[in-house]
Amino acid sequence: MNTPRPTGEPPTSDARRPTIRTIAAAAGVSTATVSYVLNRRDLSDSKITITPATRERVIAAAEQLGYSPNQSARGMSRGRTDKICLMIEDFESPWTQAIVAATRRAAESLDKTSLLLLDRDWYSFLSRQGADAAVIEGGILKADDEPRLQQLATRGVQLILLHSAFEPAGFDVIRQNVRPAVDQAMQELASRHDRIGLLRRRLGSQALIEQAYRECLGDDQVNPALIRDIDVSREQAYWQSIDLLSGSDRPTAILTSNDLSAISALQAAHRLRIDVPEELEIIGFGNSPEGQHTDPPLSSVGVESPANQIADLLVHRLRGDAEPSERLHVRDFSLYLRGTTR
Amino acid sequence: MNTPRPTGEPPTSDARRPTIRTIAAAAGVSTATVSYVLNRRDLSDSKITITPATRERVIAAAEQLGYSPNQSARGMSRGRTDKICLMIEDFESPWTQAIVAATRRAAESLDKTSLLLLDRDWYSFLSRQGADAAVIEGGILKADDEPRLQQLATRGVQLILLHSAFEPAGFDVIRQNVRPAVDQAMQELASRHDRIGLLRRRLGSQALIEQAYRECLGDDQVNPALIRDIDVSREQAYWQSIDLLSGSDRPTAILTSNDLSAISALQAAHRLRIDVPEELEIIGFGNSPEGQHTDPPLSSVGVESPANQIADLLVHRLRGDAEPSERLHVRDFSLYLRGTTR
DNA sequence: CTGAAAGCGCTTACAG
DNA sequence: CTGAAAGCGCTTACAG
Repeated sequence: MNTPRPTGEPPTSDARRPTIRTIAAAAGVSTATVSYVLNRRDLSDSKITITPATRERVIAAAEQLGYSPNQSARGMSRGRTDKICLMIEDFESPWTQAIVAATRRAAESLDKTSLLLLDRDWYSFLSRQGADAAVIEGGILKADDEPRLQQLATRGVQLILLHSAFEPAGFDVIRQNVRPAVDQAMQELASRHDRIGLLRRRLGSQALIEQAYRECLGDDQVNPALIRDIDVSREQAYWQSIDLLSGSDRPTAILTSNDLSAISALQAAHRLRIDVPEELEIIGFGNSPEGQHTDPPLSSVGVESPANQIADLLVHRLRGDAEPSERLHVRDFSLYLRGTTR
Repeated sequence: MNTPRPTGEPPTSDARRPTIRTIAAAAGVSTATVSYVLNRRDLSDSKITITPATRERVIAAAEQLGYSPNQSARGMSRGRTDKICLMIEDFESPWTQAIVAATRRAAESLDKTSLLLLDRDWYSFLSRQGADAAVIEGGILKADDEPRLQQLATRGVQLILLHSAFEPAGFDVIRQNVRPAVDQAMQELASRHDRIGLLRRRLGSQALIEQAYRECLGDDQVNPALIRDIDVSREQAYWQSIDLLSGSDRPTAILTSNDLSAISALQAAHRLRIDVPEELEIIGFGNSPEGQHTDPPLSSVGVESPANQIADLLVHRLRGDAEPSERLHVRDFSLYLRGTTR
């Protein structure tokens, strides 16, 4: 027996949602026939033949009763959830926007639904609710998560990680080769400037910026007064920039951990009437679309279109293509010099 | 029979994910006992008693095998999905960020998972995949969606709509009473200015801004040269503002359809060395957090904390409280005068 | 104190 | 050409 719900529960006392059985009864056929018709299996599988009249009746009944299949039940018998899930750390970054768009595109072309997990417990979600595939941003993973990832992979979840350290193990890893381009950016600035500011964030790959900064200058040459910590918010970065640029011994160049803060720095410079790039050069990180439309356009370290690769990979993996047999995908970052550098 | 998957499918050939039966076998008990222990039913329901030793054995087995319950199966027998879903139109708006945060908070306190739907087919998702509750932003609804909403509501999905027109019908509607405050903003500007610019967006409640603008001025007084269309992107709004503010007959005040574009307008003014508020007053819409940290802080029409109400309502509805028996929730917008007005 | 069994709503191999 | 039946992995009333 089932129907009795635990007391105090939300009234899932549905106005009896129609099931495949309701449809079968209404159309005067078996549930198998309904399933075949609704999944078009009679059209694709020559072993199954349904008369057009029966088809019609089933379709009409389904329509009339407002039937839609219960995906939980479907998933259970097919072993597939038709969900693609995205797990990211920072909702605001343009990087993220691109990944969201790519995931959605891929899902649509595969006729699956795409979701963004809001809470942070990606493992619990994937192992309980399930998904056909998941794209996971490195920031939310910890070093000891690898067994969990492997487990999900062996259980059939197609996993794409954006991560700098994990090795592929049944899942794909997209690794960004960031350092050479950041080093190049830093050398570019160091060749012309003594006082180089740093807007620093210590999250994920953004931490590499600080490393490059320190290594290029040499640890003893690093002036803490030129370093500011930033977080997700634009305002915070703006005020940090105002602060950094207000002193008489202000930096004449700034390297930042992301484009968002670079844009804030640019706005701060405008506000303080500091000419960019003549009195201040700025290099961001991420090569985001928004940075290409600032005034002047932002110089930045990044890649051209970060997300297409993800979309393509998703589609291949979910179609079961053998194609990219390699599971590790390294992408080299480049330095894009635009208007905020000379 | 089940196991055979359709050919060409992703290898859901899981490394045999452990089921409740695996655990039962390992612990030498029945599946019922496993279910009771794992759901703590033996602790809450006095009719069910399990010996501590049995408990231990079950828990140990579950842990050791890395068991996690299949939510599809769970949902099917319990008639609950433990998912709260958010469906929004515009990812970038600060409004949205607040709603996301509120939904996540509510879900956490209810021990449910919270998701954001990326594709736009909310109805298909809710009727197929199911959810215990959904928050739907008005922008994605069409006028003829009402029967769908009712249907979902009668099937037990707790629905919270942010919408200006729908009447509650088994679901909650949060309605924003926007016009009085926008009218007030417009009168404020009109009392001091002849040339008032409009950054216009025609989406959802943002369209009300233009209505207020036109009605206050009178249709014959509207100068199309002072109106610019904006979209989601900050850059676009920035360039539109530069354009609007560059002529010699530029406006001396601007009303905008959202805070994002107001901030862009402010940046454009900085760039063009136009003093705000002395040479240009700006009023935004949304009263977003970011606007309160600009330089000077943005005057805006909106509400204090848009999202708490949503979170509270979600919690009440999902706990089955009778409490807010009223299904229509009207919130009055206010005009917040800050630094971008005199 | 514990287990066998029915049921949630689907899919599909197989037998008519 | 169509249907009865098993199975997906859970939950739970009920009988021991």
